[in-house]
Amino acid sequence: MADQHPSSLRRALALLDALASDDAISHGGWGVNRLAAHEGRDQSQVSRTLRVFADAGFVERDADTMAYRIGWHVFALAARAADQRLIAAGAPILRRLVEKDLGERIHLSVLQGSEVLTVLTESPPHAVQTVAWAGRLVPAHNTSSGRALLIDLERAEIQRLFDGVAFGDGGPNAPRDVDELYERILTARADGYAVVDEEFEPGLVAAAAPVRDFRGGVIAALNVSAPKFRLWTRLPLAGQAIKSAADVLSAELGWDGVISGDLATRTDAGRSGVPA
Amino acid sequence: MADQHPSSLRRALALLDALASDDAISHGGWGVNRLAAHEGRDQSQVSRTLRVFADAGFVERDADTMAYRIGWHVFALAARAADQRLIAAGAPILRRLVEKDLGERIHLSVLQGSEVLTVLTESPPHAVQTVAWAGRLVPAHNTSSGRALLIDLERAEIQRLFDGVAFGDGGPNAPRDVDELYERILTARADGYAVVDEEFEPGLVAAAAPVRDFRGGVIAALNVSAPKFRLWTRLPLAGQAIKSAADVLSAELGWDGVISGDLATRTDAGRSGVPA
DNA sequence: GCAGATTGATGCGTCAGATGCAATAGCTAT
DNA sequence: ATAGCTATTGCATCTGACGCATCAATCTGC
Repeated sequence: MADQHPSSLRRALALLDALASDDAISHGGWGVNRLAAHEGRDQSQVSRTLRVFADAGFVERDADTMAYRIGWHVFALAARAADQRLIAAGAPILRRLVEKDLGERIHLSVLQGSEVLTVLTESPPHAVQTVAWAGRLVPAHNTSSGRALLIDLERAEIQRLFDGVAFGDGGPNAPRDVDELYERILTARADGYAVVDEEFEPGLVAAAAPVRDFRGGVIAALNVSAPKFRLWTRLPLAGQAIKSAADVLSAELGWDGVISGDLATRTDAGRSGVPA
Repeated sequence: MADQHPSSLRRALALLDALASDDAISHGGWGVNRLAAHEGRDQSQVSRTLRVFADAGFVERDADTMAYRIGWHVFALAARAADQRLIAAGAPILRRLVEKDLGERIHLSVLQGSEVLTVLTESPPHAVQTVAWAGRLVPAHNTSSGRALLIDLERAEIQRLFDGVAFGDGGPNAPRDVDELYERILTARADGYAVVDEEFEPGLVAAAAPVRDFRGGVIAALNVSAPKFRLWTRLPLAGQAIKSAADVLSAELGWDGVISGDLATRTDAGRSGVPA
């Protein structure tokens, strides 16, 4: 029962999302008309809303094409959005992993609802075309990162988190329901790292381990993913490497190695305000 | 200037700014009341507005303290738009450098493996033979751009990156091995900009400085290169000019000047165990 | 234990302001 | 010149943002 008023604010924020879509970015930004069409709104209102955004620096306008794009203010906020320590401490660890240990693409991600947001990526030098994963959302149920981020949750919490989420798509081995997902989470919990084998995409395997902060809660996940033919045989080894790297990162964030029990249990809070 | 509508959207955005203030961040976020007081608004409306922001992921709420802080969604927007903005914000800066400051050819480049890819070029009007550098790859070890792009890396990382790369070709002063390269990177790190003197090509000198995004990592390099007879004497000055221009560009990408996320007060709240 | 203070959420009447239509104006192509 | 595209703006309508008041839930101090 979350859905409340459309709320003009909500509609305005949707414009920002639209400007950050692949399509908009690859076109060098979108004009008022295109945005209005995309959002199903009237040009006039989009024009006025964007002017407010522009005055505030949240969007900027290309002088030539009149196209709007994300502005400096969003970047300034972003610098203060994330736990900057996570980013700062994570970057060198990613590099070390890709260079010394694994030679495959490494990601650092956080949980966003029932999805996983990639925050930092590091690719091997010889990587061909680097798909920009940073800022992308992928499902949590069929990715190793997601599995690692959910590693502390109990069945009921998983159930609640994935309530209304379709498990359909993904690779051939993706979990079909919450039960299967929870079973695999238990496996990950036992191993200390999560592994997926063609769950997200055919031919793709990956391993991930949770990163904890000083309170012991999981705040991020470190993961490696690569084509099955290249990584499959050494995937357990890669899992161990990812796990130790994640532990190092956790230690840098002040984790003392003890999961303080009661933590990581609250969910909710974001949706319906107050549990009735 | 046109009208100055208060505009509920404007007021809402001000809340985000308030949450991004040093004070709010050092307190691990702000509660509804505090925010309302800070903005001079009614608690009720702040509460409602923040719920919309929270539903959209633009802010997150600490489950324990009920404090709001900027959410990962903002980070995602910035991450997806970063490349676009690098080009958009970079172009005028290149132009300004050529026209007002240096009068020599300016490049903006990114790292691609152990090579440097030029993505943007601006030449002075009097440039005779304009080689189309955009899209070209040059080695990273004997160019100022490369040096700037590698400025954060440690020796071991350099070693690994250049494993199997021949250092042979280039100008007379090119580094012969990783040790020499790292030595010069250290110099660049101390100065804040990199300088090469006939390393890439005989008779060619250049200076470059790193460009960082909102995550603090180096994502590009700004550089100037010219014949030695024309630039050599003012190369340190050019280096400084390049460095300040690069810092301006970094600022437009949200860089707040902190490399090692050592924010004044430890962000106490960290992340909540599980965002809803 | 209770009372007072402080927190955030919500019901409701009011009116600011977001909305949609239509008109305007600038631009490019034909 | 027209046609087709663009974005902005005037204006009447009515949504939804607003502030006040209330209420629940923690925290305080005693």
